[in-house]
Formats: sequence, structure tokens, C-alpha cells
Amino acid sequence: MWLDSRGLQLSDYPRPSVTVDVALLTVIETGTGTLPAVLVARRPGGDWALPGTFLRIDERLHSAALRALRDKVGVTGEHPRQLRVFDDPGRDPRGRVVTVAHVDLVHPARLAGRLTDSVRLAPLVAERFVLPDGQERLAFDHDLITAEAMRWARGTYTGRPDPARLLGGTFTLNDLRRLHAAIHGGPLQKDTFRRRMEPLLVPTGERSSGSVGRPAQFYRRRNDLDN
Amino acid sequence: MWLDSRGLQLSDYPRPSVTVDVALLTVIETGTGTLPAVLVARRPGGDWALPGTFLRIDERLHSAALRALRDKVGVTGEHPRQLRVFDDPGRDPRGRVVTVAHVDLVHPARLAGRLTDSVRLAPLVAERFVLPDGQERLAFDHDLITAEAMRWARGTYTGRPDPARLLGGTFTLNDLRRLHAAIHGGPLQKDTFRRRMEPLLVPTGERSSGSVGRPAQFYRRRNDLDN
DNA sequence: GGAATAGTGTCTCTGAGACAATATCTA
DNA sequence: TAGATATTGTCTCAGAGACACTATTCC
Repeated sequence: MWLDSRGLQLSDYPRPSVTVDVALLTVIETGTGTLPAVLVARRPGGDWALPGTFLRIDERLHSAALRALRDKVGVTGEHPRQLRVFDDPGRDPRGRVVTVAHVDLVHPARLAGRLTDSVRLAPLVAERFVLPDGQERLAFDHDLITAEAMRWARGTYTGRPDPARLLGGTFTLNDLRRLHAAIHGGPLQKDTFRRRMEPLLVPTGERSSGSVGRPAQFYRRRNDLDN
Repeated sequence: MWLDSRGLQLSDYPRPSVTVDVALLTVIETGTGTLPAVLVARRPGGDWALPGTFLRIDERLHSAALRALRDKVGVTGEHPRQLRVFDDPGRDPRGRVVTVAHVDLVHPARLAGRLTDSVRLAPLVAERFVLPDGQERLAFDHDLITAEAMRWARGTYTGRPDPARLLGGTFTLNDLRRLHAAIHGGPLQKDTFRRRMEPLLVPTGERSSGSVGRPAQFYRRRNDLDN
């Protein structure tokens, strides 16, 4: 066992606890259009927070993030990435806790069966995530984390069709444009958008039907790029 | 004091230690040209590592990074930023330690007076940082950290003249181009480079002299942008 | 004048952005 | 047919990239 110059081991020193928190983002269809949303879980006290957990001593951050998703919101199969560490000394009333925030962006169908009274989706309206019960803020500093997670999502979607496969296998350019408008938070011109995206897509040959107007070509992502 | 449902507090649970490590990058002039370099410190065992320290329980990451720079390499006044957390379970032989890697890019004059037998600059040659004593690798996973730090540095210098003020107040476009070529790792065309940079600069009116060839205009950074 | 370095003119490509026309479906 | 949506034509503008030319200094 390793000992330092004073004969002490690492665990003899006071040190902060480490948690992971995961901002699991998705998009949902509402009456007024497509909106980004984040998955939140109700805590014992009744307030809402991102799923998170304490990092165990021999655990990797990625595993802890997966465990938080499985145990707190019943979601499996995601691929959370590190966002950054949040370390404000007053951020957790339980004691000194720094958290490694993670983020992922997933298809809403992966979450649909998991929603309960205490696991909900909070849609983004006017740059704020709207919580159930009309609550104003997420617990801890999770409002900061979700804001940074949305910035990450916008970054990954600019210039790429659908890296998180939010649209499934095939989609029309209108589907894709509505998705990007939702994530970006504003309208996008259809011809410019088409020309930027088309080289990254391949038409399937099938066309939409059943609705009014000229049928649209279906596309899928070119898989020779990180689309 | 906060207690959980089992009557235990946070410090009753086994948990990893947290360190911060700082990749302090700079550029140095050598006989063959300008090269990026990273500040390394010799450890008791004789191997080289980035300056780092354990995060104390009530300390912020930023403060710990500054403390590591002050205590381990005698450098003050820098502004390290978070890179990401490195958490490989075997990365530290002393026990379970995750590290929050930080990075900053500073003028070599800020380091020149601090170099000693055990505090040195390792220049980047052919995508590898060359250590003193002909040693192959940095301690722990610090080779991974320095590689990611260089990626960060390249990102911050693309499209901006000199955000880290590596050239001081005034410089010619040739000075600037040599700096960018060193950081980017390859040659840059002078006319294209000039046209991209000139809108971000303001000429001082003075011109170089004393050497062969047509004198060059001196410039400084426009400070109405994050240059 | 010759060597060396600084700075500019110009051409080609590419892509964004905007407007408007044309095409093809449903009701 | 009218209405709705998809798709394309075209014009302008800006910037990257490349090549070659001109300008100004020191020796």
C-alpha cells in the first residue's frame, strides 16, 4: 500500500465527494411545434433535479453516469459525454461535493416508456426549462448544467444533419429543418438549409405521401461522415 | 450537519481523491524555429510530470490549479481553464485518483526566470513533447493531457491573432505568421494569412528596421474583439 | 544592381443568403 | 381547379486559396 512521507495514505486526508449528473436532452412534439426537453427526476424533498449519483471509489465516470441513468430514471443504452466539472463550494447543502456534468441527446422514444410521476420531461420555452408543478428552478446548480448542455447540443447540430439520430432512419428535409429549428431556437431558411444538408445526405428513392402538397423525398444520413 | 437515511455523512463513504494538473503551454525560440513547449516538473522519483496537487476539501478547482503552479513551479498570475477529467482507474499508482486537467498558454518571459534543474520546458517535436534526460513519457497519464492541451491551443489560435498575447504588444505579420505556424504545426501562406488577420489588427504606424529587406508594418490586436 | 523581405492585384472556387419561379401532390 | 408543399434557378456577396507582380530596404 502506498504511504506518503508522513506515513499516511490518500484516504487519511479530508477531500471532497464527487458526483456525476447527466443532462439527458431530447426533443418532443407539442401542439405548437417541436421543443427541446431535458429529463428530470423528483427528489425526496419534492424538488426536481438531473439524474445523478456519487462516484464510487473504483468506478469510472462513464459507468457512474450510466448507473445514474439506470437507477434514477430507468434509462439504458445511452452515451453520456463529459461537459465539465461544477465546483461551487455552496452548490450542495449536504457537504463538499463537486460534480462532473455529463450530457447526451437521445430519441424521445427511448424515454417515452420511462416517464412517471417522478420522472418527467421539462420542455425548453423561451430559453428556460419548464418544470412540472410550476417550480422555478432545478435543485443544486442544475440550471447552470442544463444551460451548458443546450449550448453543447447546439454546437453538435450545427453543420451536421442528425448526429444523435433524433429522426430515426429516414426523414424529409422538412423534418430535418424543423428539428434544427427547434434545437437552434429560431427559424431556418429552407433553400439555404437544403443546400447545406443535401451533400451530407443520400436520398432513399421513396417519397412521402398521404398529406397535402407535393411529396417530399426521403433521405438518410451519409454514414461515411460523423453525421 | 447533514446525515443520510442510514445516519451517515458523506465522508463516511469510500470515495476517490481529486487532483488538478495544469498543462502550461508556451512557445520557445530554437535554432531551427519557433516550437510549442510545455512546463514540466521533476518528481521525487526522478520522472517528469505536469504541475499538480490534491484538491483540498473546501477549495475551488481554479484555486487549486493556481496553488499547484505557485508551489510546484513558482509561477503566478496565470488563468488555467478546465480541459476535462481523466479518470482511468490505473492512472495513479498511489490509489484511486481522478484529475481535473487544466490548460493555459502563456508568454515564455513569464516562465524564463522560473526554470531550474527540476522545472523545465519540454518542446514539441514531431507531435511529441521531448523531455529532459531523454525520458520517453510523462508520469501518470500526462501524455494524454498534454496532447489534449495542444488540441485546445490549436483551436483557440485558429481565426484569432494572439489571444494569449504570446507576442507582446506589437508585432509584424511575419512574427504572427511564424507563431501560428508553430502552434498549427505547418506552414501558412503569407498572403492568405495576411488577409485573414488584417481586419483583426490595427497598424501602429511604426515600421521595422535594421534587417535586410523592406521594412514591415507593426500591428497590435484590435481590442474590441476577443483576439 | 542584386538579394531579401513586405505588401498588393487579380483570378478562381466555393458557399451562404435571399428571392422567386417551377413542379407535383391532395382536396 | 385552388391550395399547399417540395424543389430548383439565379443573383449577389464574401472569403479562402493560389499565383504572380510590385515596393522598399540593405549590401
